[in-house]
Amino acid sequence: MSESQSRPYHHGDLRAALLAGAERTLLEKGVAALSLRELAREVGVSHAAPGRHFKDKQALLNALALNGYERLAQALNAADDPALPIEPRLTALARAYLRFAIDHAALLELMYARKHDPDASEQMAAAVERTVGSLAQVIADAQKRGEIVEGDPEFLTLLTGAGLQGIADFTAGGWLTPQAALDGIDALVHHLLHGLRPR
Amino acid sequence: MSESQSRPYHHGDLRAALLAGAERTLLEKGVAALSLRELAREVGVSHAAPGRHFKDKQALLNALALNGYERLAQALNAADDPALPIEPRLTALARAYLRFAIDHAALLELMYARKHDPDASEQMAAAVERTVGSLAQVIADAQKRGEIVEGDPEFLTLLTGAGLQGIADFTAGGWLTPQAALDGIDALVHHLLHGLRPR
DNA sequence: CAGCATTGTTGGCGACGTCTACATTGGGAG
DNA sequence: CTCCCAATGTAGACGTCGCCAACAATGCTG
Repeated sequence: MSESQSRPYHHGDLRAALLAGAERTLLEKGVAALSLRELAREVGVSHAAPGRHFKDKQALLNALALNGYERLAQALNAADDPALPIEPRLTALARAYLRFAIDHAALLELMYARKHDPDASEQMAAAVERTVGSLAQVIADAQKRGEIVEGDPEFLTLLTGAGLQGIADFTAGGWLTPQAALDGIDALVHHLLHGLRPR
Repeated sequence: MSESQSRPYHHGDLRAALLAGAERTLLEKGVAALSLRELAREVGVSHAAPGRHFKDKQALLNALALNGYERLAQALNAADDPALPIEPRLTALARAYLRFAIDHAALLELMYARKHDPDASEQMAAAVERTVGSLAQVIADAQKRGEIVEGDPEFLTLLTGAGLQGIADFTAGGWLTPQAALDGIDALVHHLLHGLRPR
C-alpha cells in the first residue's frame, strides 16, 4: 500500500472519509477508542483538518448518530409489513431492531448518549421521531383494528419500545448473547401482547 | 475555606475520599467529566497519589460501579415486600429501581458500561447476581403462587427486567421526564402482567 | 529503636482536543 | 481568461489528561 504519493492537498471529500473511518473505528474498537488525531492519520490528513468539517469531536459524534438514525429508520421501515396481524408484525419489527442493535452496538450507544445538545438537536429530534414512527404506526394500526387495548397510543408505544430497548441493552451489556436475544425476542413480543398472567 | 494548612502528608483514608469525590463529580457532571488529576486536586493530594489506590482510571470506575451495585441491591431489597400480591409487589420494586436510575443515572450507566473487564469481574458478577436476585425472587414467588404463567423463571425475569431497564433508559436519555416515568411505571407493570390484548 | 513496606510527591512522557496563523487550492465575478 | 477570495488543509502551540519512575515522608513491626 504505497499511499505516500504526494496527496493532492485537497482531499476531495474529507468529511465523508472522516465519517466512514469513524464508523469503522466505532464498529471495531468502540467509541472510547475514537480519536480525531488518529482518524486524521488514517485518512492521511493533518491533525487539524477534521476541525474544518466538525467544529468539535461532539459534532462528529452527532453526525454519526444522525446517520445511524437514518439507517435504523430505514431498516425498521423495510422490516415492517402493514398487512400482517399484530403479533408477527411486531415480532418482525423487533427482530430488525435487535439486529441493528447487535450489529451496531457502539453506534446505538452513541445515538442514545447525547443527553441534550442544544445544537443540531432539531435534526436529531426529527430523526428520532421518524425512527419511533415505525413502532408507533404498528401500535396505532393494531389499535384501529382492535387487536390491542385502547388507551394513549403514545404510551403503549413507549411501553413496547421499552421492552425492546431493554433486551437490546442487555445484549449490548453482555448478559445476553446475540443468539439468545434473537431466540427470545418472539417470546418477548408474545408475552408483551398476552401478559404474564395465566390465561 | 482555608485548607492550605500543611496537610499531614498521609491523608488518612485517601481511597474513601477519592471514591466520595468521584461520586460527587459523577452525580454533578457525568462520567465524562471525571479526571483523576482533577479529583486529586479536589481532595488536596498530588496528581499521582490516586495511583497508589487505583492502578487505573478503570479500576476506580469499577470500584464505583461495585459500590453502586451494593446500594442498588440494598434499595431493591428494602422496597420488596414478599407478602404483597404480584402486581403491587412488582410495582414497588419497579418504582425503587426507577428512583435509583433517576437519582444516579451516571452511576447506573457506569455499572452497565463495563462490557467484560477480566479483572475484578467476579466481585462484579456476584454483585449483579445479588441485584437481579430481588426481581428473580419476586418472579419465582409469583410463579409458585400461580399468579403468573409457568415457564423458565429466568426468562420471565429477563423479560420483566427488560421493561424496567427500557423505561430507565428512556428517562436517562431524556425522552421521559422523571415524573412521567414514575407516573407511568404502574401502568407499565400492569400491562406487563395483563398484556396489551383486549380482554 | 531500626528497618522496611506503605503512602504521597515531583517531574516527565506521549497523546489528546482545540486554537491561531499560515499555505494551497479551485471556482466564480469582472 | 484572469484575478481574487472563500474554502480547505497544514504547522505549531497550549493546556489537560493518564500513566510511569525516582524520590521522600511516614508509621508499623520485629
